[in-house]
Amino acid sequence: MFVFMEIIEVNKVLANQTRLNILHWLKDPERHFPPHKELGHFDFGVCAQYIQEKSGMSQSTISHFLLLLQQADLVIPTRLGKWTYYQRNEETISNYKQHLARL
Amino acid sequence: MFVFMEIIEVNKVLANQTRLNILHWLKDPERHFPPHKELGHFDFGVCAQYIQEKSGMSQSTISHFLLLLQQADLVIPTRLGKWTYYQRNEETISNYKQHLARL
DNA sequence: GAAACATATCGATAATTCTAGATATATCAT
DNA sequence: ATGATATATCTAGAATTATCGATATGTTTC
Repeated sequence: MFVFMEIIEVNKVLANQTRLNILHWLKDPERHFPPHKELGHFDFGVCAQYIQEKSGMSQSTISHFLLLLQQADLVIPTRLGKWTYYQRNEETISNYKQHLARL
Repeated sequence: MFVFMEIIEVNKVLANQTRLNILHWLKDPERHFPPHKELGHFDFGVCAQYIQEKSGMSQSTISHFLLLLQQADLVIPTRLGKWTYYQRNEETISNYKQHLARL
């Protein structure tokens, strides 16, 4: 029954269109974002700015959304210089799916 | 991307502890509820009263929750006399899981 | 048809979530 | 140090959700 609490927490986070989109976009950065000028790769995911621009929402909102995703352990942030890159946490996502599968 | 809207709709409904519990309880009525005195079976699911009593929440709240579950197509209501029985809609639930699996 | 019962709907308040603008912080370049 | 840039945090109002009590509706029984 503890597992349920995790499901609820994730469901709350993923009950929002933009946050669900973000998680989806991060699955295939090459497809959804321009290349990182400095890094040249997406090994740490995508920088917050690109996510914000693609979403069309305000910077503060996206920063907040990324925090929510992070608190639910759905994404892993990596700070490099002034940029913060976000990548999916496949382990949590996979656990979530497995738990839901038993519903 | 339309599929996402369905996921969001279901996630909203299942971001609530009680509603998630209800769906879980309905998976195995024998385990979670006393037998129906009149019917003697759970072929149509479980009557709203039993669900309400088990949940510990008010009658109006549970009636409302059951409506939300119904609107998301997660349960199927059957009215028999003064009772309304609710059973899981396994098709929708299965679809939901499959869609999420692609996330 | 009146009483009893199960469920549904209405109305209202409290709590939470959504979202943005303003501001703060951290980092880089000059 | 200063200015520019990326991100984070604070504050706040609007919108939505959670939940209940009261009332209405539908059904059965007498």
